[in-house]
Amino acid sequence: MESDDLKKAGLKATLPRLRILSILEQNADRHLSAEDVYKALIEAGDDTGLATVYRVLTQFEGAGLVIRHHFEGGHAVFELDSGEHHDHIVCVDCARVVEFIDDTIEARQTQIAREQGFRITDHSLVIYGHCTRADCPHRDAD
Amino acid sequence: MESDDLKKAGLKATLPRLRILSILEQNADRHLSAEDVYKALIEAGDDTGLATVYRVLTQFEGAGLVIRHHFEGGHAVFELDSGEHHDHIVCVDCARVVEFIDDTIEARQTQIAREQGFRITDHSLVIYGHCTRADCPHRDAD
DNA sequence: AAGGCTATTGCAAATCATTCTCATTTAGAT
DNA sequence: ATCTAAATGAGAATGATTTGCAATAGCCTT
Repeated sequence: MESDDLKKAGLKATLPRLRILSILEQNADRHLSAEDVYKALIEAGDDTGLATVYRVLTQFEGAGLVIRHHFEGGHAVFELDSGEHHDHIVCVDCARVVEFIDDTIEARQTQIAREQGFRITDHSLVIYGHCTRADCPHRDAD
Repeated sequence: MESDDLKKAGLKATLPRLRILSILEQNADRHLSAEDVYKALIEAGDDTGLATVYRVLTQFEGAGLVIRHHFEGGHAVFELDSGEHHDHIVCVDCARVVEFIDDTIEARQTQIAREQGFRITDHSLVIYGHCTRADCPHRDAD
């Protein structure tokens, strides 16, 4: 039971929150939109409202449980915050996401920010490309 | 008169397009949202519709004149396409933008994408931080 | 275990950013 | 000056997200 995780984050362990957390855990290998989470809830037989999904995801973000990303496409996606910072490679065809960390890049960023007179608070690096998985519905053309 | 720029890009040199292009040029040091451009037009005394601003910006993007970015915040921002690729440092207080290119980072990205089996098509690196300009309305706390 | 107080939820209406429809206007060719 | 297709303006439509409010469910106290 992960209700302790919620308590620790300062949130009441309500049913919708537990279920949404569970869905995020089951899909740790991808990024879900609020709509995705909502559909997963419906499929699982829960009649949680879409508004609640948005509210809970926003609370989770505030509590540091999830991270919200604004990739291309007009809607935000969420992932559990594993605690370790990482960057992303997103397949433009199947939306699959690969996470990576590169110390060289991290170091250069810090350096560049300093050179430009910025006190860095955050950064976001997303590489877009075509993945090579057999089940990826990519068109062979570019 | 920059109507030639538009013609070259395959677009009719209409008044709204010329004016929007002009606004983008005057604000080359920042990224403007469609709303920002619209407000600038209104202030300049032009009664161009917001829908036209969106249409024109999208056309400019298609013609390679501007680049659309999806930074945090739920709305797209635009900048003139200088031709050379670059990454960004954005001040979270005043929204001023500094552009930079770092060959080390570029090279690592290409390498990482290859290692992960991706054919890279694009990438986006944004560093967020507090700038140190005197006219930046930052709160001293973090 | 029961009661109550407050945070949370569900639903619908509201908002925001962006796109679309369509009647009217305009750039550019004749 | 005229014509025609493309472009524009205003507002309706759309999709994502937020908010208002009454009903409900955690959690604390008894």
